[in-house]
Amino acid sequence: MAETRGTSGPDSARRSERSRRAIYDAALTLVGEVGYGRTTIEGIAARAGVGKQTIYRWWPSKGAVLLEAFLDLGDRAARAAGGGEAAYEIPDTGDLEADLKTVLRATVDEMNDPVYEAPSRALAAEGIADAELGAEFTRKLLEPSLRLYARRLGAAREAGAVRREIDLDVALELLVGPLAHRWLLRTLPLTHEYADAVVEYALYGLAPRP
Amino acid sequence: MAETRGTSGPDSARRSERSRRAIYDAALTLVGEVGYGRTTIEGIAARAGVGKQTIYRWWPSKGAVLLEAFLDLGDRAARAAGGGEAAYEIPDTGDLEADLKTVLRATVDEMNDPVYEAPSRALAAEGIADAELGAEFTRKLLEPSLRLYARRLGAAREAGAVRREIDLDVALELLVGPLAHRWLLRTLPLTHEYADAVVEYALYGLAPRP
Amino acid sequence: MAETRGTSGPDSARRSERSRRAIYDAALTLVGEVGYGRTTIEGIAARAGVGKQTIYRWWPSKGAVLLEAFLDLGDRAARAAGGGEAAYEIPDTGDLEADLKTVLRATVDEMNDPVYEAPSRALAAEGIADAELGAEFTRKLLEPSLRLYARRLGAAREAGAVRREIDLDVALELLVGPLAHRWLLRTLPLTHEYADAVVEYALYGLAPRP
Amino acid sequence: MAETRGTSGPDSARRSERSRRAIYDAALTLVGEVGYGRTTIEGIAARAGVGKQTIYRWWPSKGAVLLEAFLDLGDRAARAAGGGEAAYEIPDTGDLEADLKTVLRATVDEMNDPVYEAPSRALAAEGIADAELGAEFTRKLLEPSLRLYARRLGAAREAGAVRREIDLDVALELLVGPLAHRWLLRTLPLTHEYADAVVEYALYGLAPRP
DNA sequence: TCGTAAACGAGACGGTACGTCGCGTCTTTAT
DNA sequence: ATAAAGACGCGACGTACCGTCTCGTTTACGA
Repeated sequence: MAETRGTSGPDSARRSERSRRAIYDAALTLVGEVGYGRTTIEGIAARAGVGKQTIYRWWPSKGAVLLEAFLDLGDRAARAAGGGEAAYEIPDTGDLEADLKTVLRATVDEMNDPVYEAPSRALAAEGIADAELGAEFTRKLLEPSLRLYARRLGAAREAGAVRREIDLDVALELLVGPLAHRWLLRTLPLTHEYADAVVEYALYGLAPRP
Repeated sequence: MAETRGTSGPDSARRSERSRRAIYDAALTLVGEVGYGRTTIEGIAARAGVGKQTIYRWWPSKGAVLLEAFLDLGDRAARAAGGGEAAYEIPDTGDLEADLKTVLRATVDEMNDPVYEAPSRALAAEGIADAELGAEFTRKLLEPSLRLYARRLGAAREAGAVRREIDLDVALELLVGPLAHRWLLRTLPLTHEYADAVVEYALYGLAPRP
Repeated sequence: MAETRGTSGPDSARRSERSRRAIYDAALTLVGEVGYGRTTIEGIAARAGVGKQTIYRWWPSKGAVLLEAFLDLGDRAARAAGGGEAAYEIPDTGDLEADLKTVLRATVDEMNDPVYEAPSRALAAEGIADAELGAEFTRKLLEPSLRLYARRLGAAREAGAVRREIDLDVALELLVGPLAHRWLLRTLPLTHEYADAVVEYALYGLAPRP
Repeated sequence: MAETRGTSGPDSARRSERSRRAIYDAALTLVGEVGYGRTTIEGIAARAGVGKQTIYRWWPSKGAVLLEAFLDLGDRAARAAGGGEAAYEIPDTGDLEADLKTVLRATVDEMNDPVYEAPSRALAAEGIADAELGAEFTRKLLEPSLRLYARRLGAAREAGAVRREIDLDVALELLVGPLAHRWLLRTLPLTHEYADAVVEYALYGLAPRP
């Protein structure tokens, strides 16, 4: 009992799992093949062998479908990799600079991976224009990652590698902001060297003054 | 030298200046009124009192129209303000930190100005998704501004306020990257305090080691 | 037997009868109001309160729409008039000349009726230029009428009022050809007297030689 | 003096003959190649190497261009054939039936000639729909031919081969109406046998009663 | 012989309609 | 009740031509 009755939304208990999967697959495939702009809901439905209404019943927009498909993709990848639970965590070897370089280099690789590039650029673009979707994008995809940085930097602050008065939210953006800038705006190539330089410059700015 | 001969495009010498202006105005107005997504080429044409073909003849896409309209807006503003020439320059009072705070605070204000927000977010989003347009966006709008930072930082490096080995392209992204990040992804409010903090943290990272 | 299977055209079982009717009405009204040339598919759709695609889904051209609308008009008129079935038949009073004069005079009246004139001229013109449409026009509108003449002339031949060796297809065109000629090419006024003269001259040519 | 001054139309004395010819040629060629419906004024102008305005200056419509082009074609053909003047005349060997069969068989051949078919069908269709153009079509192309029939039939009436009271305008339509009918409406093949039958049936109807 | 006014080629322009695509809704039929 | 299928009203797309309107450039005439 005790469902949110009265809202008269569709009954998610009776939802077809096979359709959901087919829609995720079709959406990601199409975005990869023809790009986000030329991906259509009709196209996704046709490719998934699904009625249009089945998409409209469960998602409010094309962007929302893709966002969920993308999240699902990440989940599956994590489940496959992590075996189970802990999924992602920034390593803590005690050497903050080395740890951040490792992570940011991995981030650079992911950003340059053509498989992820098309859908994530599309989602970012859509999120920039559409505040609603952008909030969901940020909440579900971005913030979990950013919190990992905050945690690692917090640990470093405890350990004395970062000044006490540093605002961690600003600090982490000092690290990821430059990378995002280069990726989104394609100003210059996004390389490991760039990631290293960002870490070095930024960390020195955050370190305790002698 | 040679004109782009043989491409046999339309004859820009015979182009109607009045139509161009009307299209810029209509485009900006509509984006302001109904947003970029609901702005259509048909709508721009109608509002401008212009045939659709006159738009398609001179621009390849809605985004391109808006980009030019936006550039033109900037030009006109600059011409009105600067009286003539020098236009934009980052001040150099000798105090790098103060100068950068001034500029980044102004940038924050501009990013928060609802008049500029709609079209520039739309352009950024479009440029992220469409590499072609993105390149033009970067080249015409972004790079000129970024070069000003590079120049100011170069002067600071000469003056000994920045380490010799610092890569200026990385340094400037350490400053603007975090701002762009917050603006584009709406993670947290974009305030003067944030700009100040970014400048402080970053500059300390760039300063000569004692 | 077999339906046209595999062609995967639209499913006519799900066709909206109300749209069909509205389109017929709009088409006929518009042709009456502004003429065939200035009647557009867009106009028909707007007037009928229907999407353009609903027209393009079911008809290949403006002419085809009007032809069906016209046929439907005839059907409805026939159904209203005839009460049911027998509809049109050339009378057979035994006096061939009188019977033909009656029918041809009625035809003249119809041709001169401004209500029918606009659409039927338009259809004739379209059919002359477009062989495909012309065939349909002929098959659905013209031939049924012409067969009535053939039947009546056949009866007359049995009765000895027409020579045995006369080719009925030629004979009937001797009657209707001149009327059509005058109507289509507007050489001279199309009157009852003209119809009578045609019948007299032609019948004398077909009658048994003394 | 005494020009039609004040009408301020273009000065036909300064008209470019080479353009006129090029336009005729282009028009006829295009109608032959793509049909009348897909022939456009822009297309004619481009093909003729002529500005659009040069067409609009001298003709009111596409149909008018084609009509003149067609008349000119006839004129040139006649001039080439007739050597000079008399051009067309229905022969008068004293045998009306034979003479008419000769002429109508030639007419049948012309109607079946694919070179003439496209433009003349187009003109006929246009003339049927557009009364203005139709009148010009009839006056310039049709009536001259029909008058030849009237003359020949008049001679026959003088010679006693046609009844005195016969109306020649009706009589000639008894001959050409059936042919036009078959040609325009494509009811049945248009053959020499058909022409012969029409002549026989019709003439018997016109002949003096024994 | 030369100026000058026209006709001319070229094609940009404001429009209208085209035929197509995709949207989001709705209806029908079959699980 | 959900789902596949797809017709529907609608709005915008990008294109094709329309007929009008400049633009220089011939070109033929009349001074």
